[in-house]
Amino acid sequence: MKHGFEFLGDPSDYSRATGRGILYWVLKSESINTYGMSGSSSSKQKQSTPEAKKSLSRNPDRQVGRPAKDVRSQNGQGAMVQKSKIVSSSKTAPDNSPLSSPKSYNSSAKGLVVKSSEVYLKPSISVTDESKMSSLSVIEHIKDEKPSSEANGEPNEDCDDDKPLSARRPSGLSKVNSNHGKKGPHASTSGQRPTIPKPEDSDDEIPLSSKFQVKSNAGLSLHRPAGSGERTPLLSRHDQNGSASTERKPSNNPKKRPGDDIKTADEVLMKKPKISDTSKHKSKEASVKAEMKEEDDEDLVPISHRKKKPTSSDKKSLSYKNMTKPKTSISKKTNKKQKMVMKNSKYSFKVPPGSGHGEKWTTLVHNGVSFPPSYKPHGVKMLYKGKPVNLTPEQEEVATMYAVMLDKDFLNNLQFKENFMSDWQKILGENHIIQSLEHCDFTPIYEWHQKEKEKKKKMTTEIGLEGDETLLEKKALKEKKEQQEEKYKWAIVDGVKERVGNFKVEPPGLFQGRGEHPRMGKLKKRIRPSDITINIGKDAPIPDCPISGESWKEIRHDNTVTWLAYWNDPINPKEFKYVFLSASSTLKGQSDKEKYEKARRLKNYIQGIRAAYTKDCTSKDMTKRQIAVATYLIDKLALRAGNEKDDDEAITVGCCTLKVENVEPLPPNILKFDFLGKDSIRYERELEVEIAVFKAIQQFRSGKKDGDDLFDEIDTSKLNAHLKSLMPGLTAKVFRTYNASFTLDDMLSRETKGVDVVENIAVYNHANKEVAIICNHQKAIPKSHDAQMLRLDEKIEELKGVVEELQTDLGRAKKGKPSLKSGDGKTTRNLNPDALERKLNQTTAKIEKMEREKETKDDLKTVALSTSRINYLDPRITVAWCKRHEVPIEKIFSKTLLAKFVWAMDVDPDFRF
DNA sequence: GTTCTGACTTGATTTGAAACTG
DNA sequence: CAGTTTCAAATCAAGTCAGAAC
Repeated sequence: MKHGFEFLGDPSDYSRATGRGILYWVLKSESINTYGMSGSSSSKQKQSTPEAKKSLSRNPDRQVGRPAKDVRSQNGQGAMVQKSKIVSSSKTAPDNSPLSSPKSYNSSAKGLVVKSSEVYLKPSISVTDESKMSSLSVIEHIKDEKPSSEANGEPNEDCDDDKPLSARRPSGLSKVNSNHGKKGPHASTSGQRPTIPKPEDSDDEIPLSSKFQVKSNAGLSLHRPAGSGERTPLLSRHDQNGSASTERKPSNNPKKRPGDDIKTADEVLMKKPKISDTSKHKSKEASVKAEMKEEDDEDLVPISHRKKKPTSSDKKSLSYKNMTKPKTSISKKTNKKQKMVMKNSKYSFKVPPGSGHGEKWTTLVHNGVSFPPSYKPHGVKMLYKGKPVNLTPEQEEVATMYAVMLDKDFLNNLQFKENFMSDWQKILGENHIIQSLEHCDFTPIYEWHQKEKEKKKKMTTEIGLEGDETLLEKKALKEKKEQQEEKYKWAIVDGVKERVGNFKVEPPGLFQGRGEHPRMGKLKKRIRPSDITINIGKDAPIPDCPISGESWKEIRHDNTVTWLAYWNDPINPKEFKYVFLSASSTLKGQSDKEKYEKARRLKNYIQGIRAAYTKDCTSKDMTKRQIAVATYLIDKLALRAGNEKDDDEAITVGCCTLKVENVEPLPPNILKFDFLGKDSIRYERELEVEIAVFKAIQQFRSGKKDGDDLFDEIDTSKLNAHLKSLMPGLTAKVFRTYNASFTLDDMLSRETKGVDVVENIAVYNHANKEVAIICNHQKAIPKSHDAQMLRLDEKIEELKGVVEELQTDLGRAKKGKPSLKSGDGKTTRNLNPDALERKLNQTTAKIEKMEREKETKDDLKTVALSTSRINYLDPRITVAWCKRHEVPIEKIFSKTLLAKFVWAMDVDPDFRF
């Protein structure tokens, strides 16, 4: 039996043709084993509600939870292929650490084996191009063995497990995808599409990604829900003015931390400041007091240094141990070779943030938060029943929030209007003239707002034209604002100056929410100092309250958490809004690194885990069976865990909260998924799964209604508790990180052939795209997408015309005749044949380049690469690959990402995930 | 065992400015 | 070089998950 996927449809073709893309791939797996499933499901249902929930899933149209966005289409692609392999034999030793032996890694991956029944993988990759999809079927069965390596933690590369999910994906994955299209109604589609030939081989080997992959263009299409095409715009988050500036003056200007400034890639790459040893880390600046003064800024240890992760021992010492005052020396770079360090060091895992225990810092100094400017009444009167109405500044402020959104269509949403009116009336008072939104005419305010916008725009453009004075004034204004904010941008953590992430308090506005949120339209009231709790070092000066006459709600000195301040969410008082350090901070960097290390550790266990859940899919114990199937879906489809949600949130689901109506079994072994996931992003795919899984799903559905929970016996805490029994620290989300990073590493290693940087970058982006598809990271189609495509077409046509002309001229030139069109002024005049030929080649190459560009653009119109790059792909994979192939790292990482990933810059070029 | 709280990560969209183009 | 286009950064919503409280 082999497994393969079959592509049911070519998304790309389809999508191009229709505009929406959908794909269907199916995996075919031949060998699936069937287990018998037993039983029926029982069910307990969770409380869910029936109806409401139901709806979501069902209609595609509805999908949309989002208000309006469009649908994204795409998606799809998905082909997943993979294969699974099984390894039989394999189990093999785990051994090697990836670091050390990359090679082995590769090789191993491919190998497969077969266990008798199980299967194999095959190495062959056939993926051809990108598109290839892979198919996989997979089953990997895993050996029964237990993970051997676990203990060590070293990854074993050999196993299939190593393979990226995609690759592995057993059977599962085949995907199909669909969607593409835009949102709505159209989009969907379920139908099948013609089959596409699958690539020859399926790639079984391919990583998950491959599974999902889309074909070239085909990507998946994702749709967005919303039926309509439009998305609703978010509400305005704030007023325009709003940006925050504080009125205060800046007090100190700290210098930036080294890290913050971004270095050039070269610098980053090259200089490795090696971490030296741990000690270095420790060294923090002594200056504890940290004055925020500038002084040191730089001094503060270079970021890079800091970031490095201490070895385990270091960490310990560091963190938990010395809480004493930091002393720091600034060691400038120590140079040791970091490499060495990295290599040798095992990663230690420190207490993960959030874990509750563990101190996160010893000294913490910061200046609090920056508040948005107070509201400045404009005096423009709205109309009520055609007559101007006088409003107090408070009332006018809220009216303006609404008026500004007049051009957004979610003002057509009943829920939004009801919520808005209800909150506004509280401010208007009971006997106010305004009693109904229907009679309100906000147009005057809207128009005033538009004019203000214009004015602002003009001003900025006029700057250049105006005299120096104006220019200076504006610049000065901008600088002043920046200066005012400057003090809030930095914190000194254990003597090191670190950037603060969101130091601005969120301005008041109307809550929009994503999808069909029950609270949309509610007023997000202005946050005042008395709402805010500050967390700061015991010895640090308490920040002045920026608003005179007011004071902070509370001051805490809790070093077991990383937040600098928080306030209760005005929309849902049970929740909080936190101010944290920025992603480039040492604290966040460490935690990020730990996240990836945990995912890497999963490599050593994955084989055993897969074997276990494969086996448990036929368990007689319903709970066990549900956990097994859920784990399968999380592993193979990269689904999120799926926590329970409150009634006052948009209805979305994850794995554990899938409803019966969200998963439709299509015999013999295809599962059609259709649900709204996080952010009300629709997940719509058809995937071939192992027979045992298919049967289990059928059982879980039996006797239930559409809105009932598919997995009625489990929830995320039970699932995670089980996962933890398989590997320390393992939770559902680790699978996403693992599969994403594994896929990237695998695809890069297999597909990088180019010599030239441009080609290599294309390979990287392709791998990145596959990951995005696996994770279902979508984006709205850019408004100007069609126009962009059109423009490209025009340019291509124009160039084609040029080519024809050149060919004609060339023919004539060879015969010694003059060019035909010289009169036209275009191009070529009478050039000699060689020159013409050269020009012809150049133009042809240009056309090809534009066509590729167009294809890529269309292909990525609904796929968001950034999310995975920021959150799921181990930056060390990217950095190491860049080093190996001489691709400048800044071609892949933006300035901010370079800062965020400083800790990964000195990775050894041989690093493998 | 379940629910609640709290803290932190993940995510799409919006904003704003740099880069590009005619 | 002005208008546009593109891309990164900012924004803030929405998840995950641990641990405390029932």
